[in-house]
Amino acid sequence: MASAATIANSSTAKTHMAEAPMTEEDVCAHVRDSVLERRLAPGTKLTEESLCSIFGVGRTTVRRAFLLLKRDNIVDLHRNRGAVVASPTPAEARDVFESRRMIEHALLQQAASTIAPASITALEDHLEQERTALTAGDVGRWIRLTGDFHLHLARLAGNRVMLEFLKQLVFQTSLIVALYGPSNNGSNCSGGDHAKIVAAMRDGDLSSAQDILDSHLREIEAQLEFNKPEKQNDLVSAFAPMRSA
Amino acid sequence: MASAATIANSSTAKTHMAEAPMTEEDVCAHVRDSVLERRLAPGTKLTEESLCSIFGVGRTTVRRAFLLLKRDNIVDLHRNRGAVVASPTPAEARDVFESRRMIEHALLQQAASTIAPASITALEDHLEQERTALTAGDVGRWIRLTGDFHLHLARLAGNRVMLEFLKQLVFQTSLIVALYGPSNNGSNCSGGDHAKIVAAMRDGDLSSAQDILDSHLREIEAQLEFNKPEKQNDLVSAFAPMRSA
DNA sequence: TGCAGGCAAATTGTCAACAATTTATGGGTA
DNA sequence: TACCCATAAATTGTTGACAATTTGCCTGCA
Repeated sequence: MASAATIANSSTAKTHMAEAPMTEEDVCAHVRDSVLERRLAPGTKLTEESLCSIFGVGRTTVRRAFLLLKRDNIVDLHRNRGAVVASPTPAEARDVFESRRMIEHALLQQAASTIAPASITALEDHLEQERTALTAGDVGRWIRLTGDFHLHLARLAGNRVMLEFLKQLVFQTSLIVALYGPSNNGSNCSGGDHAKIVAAMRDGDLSSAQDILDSHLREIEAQLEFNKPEKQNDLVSAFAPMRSA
Repeated sequence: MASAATIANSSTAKTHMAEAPMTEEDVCAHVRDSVLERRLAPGTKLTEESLCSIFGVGRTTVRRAFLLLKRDNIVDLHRNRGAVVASPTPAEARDVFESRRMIEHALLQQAASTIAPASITALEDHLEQERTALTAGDVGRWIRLTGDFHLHLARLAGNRVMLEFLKQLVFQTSLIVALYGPSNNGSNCSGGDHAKIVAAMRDGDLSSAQDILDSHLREIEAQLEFNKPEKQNDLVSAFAPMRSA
């Protein structure tokens, strides 16, 4: 145990740098990112000691992070039993996808009313990045980008509150797909749908964009199989390839 | 200081009862309720010592509660400066109301698809409770009920995730109205609108219900005045008339 | 072998003392 | 009076030790 491979400040080995200590938000961000890129599987036990040594922070910080992650349904906390990466139930999965359809439908409408040509260009750039990551075989990055696409759409609506809500749902979706997603392939957010949505938005065809987004989400949900075994991950390797917040 | 008037277990003075200690969720619930009923004004400083003695818990618990309340935008935390009841900016207020329109619009549609006669009856019961509280002059209870009405509607949609989101927005709304609401009267959620919504739902007229709900929220938002002084509350009295969670 | 009981190790929960920072107070001077 | 600076008080942040609980392991017995 206690592999002192701290991720924090891994580059500034022992210089005179200020060594800004990680906060609970930083730990949360790392865990969230690991969940998003499927390096942390649902059901994985997260001990305080592990995260302390991995991130080089005290128990207090890890403890606070757990509290916040629980609030976001990313971990489950059981008294005297510690933290476990959450395993959404099929019922919760249904609610998450239904919520995403409602929220993204509404956000698309809002975005369409004030969209600028530059925003369309930015979306097309994002599509290009998705393709690049996919052809390069960087699965983790590709998974992250497909999630970010939906957040990009949401940002166009200019509503911070809704954006935060959708963020939570994207993380939940990652857990759900990790649990119940099709194991044969890794493609659940097919790039084609994303491109079609951007095209519809560029043409000013809101209802088409909404329809495509809706069926896009329904399709992913339909591919879920609610009878699969769980996995377990190694913590250190799961957190290792992390970029700074 | 340190008025040892603990709210927790106020009835079981010193009996042999188990004296279940309050958890951070309990403290959160109390603060949220106080915000909801306008006994805690935005800008009020919440010191750890105060809440410790009021609720009879240790600093650890209060600290955890602060963290969760910050996550919900109910308090602001500044390092070394403690917790303050949040004061949403006009921009945030705009986002909150826009979010409520989006979310409640979608939830109403969802609810309409599977609504049962019994649910309508329950809604009408709620309307009656609102009227009773209003005529009885129990303003705190009435304010809470007007908020609960919207949550009742949301519950009909059967989506826990969206219900939680709306809960957060209702609390935010309470802060916003406390800050910028019309000071001349106390009526911002006029009972008439609520009754009209229920009537439309009973008649199976979804779009009417949606329209009324939409304009209902727009009306409240339009009444906001974004140039008012803040208030400050006494903590003990603010938390005193609390019912158990 | 299979299982119940109990001991030991590991993990989590709690608390109090101490450190760091901010806020309040009280002269002293222009 | 108004302002500034130094000191004191109050509040928040952190750490470590200790308590409570769970978990794994090992023995003993049927």
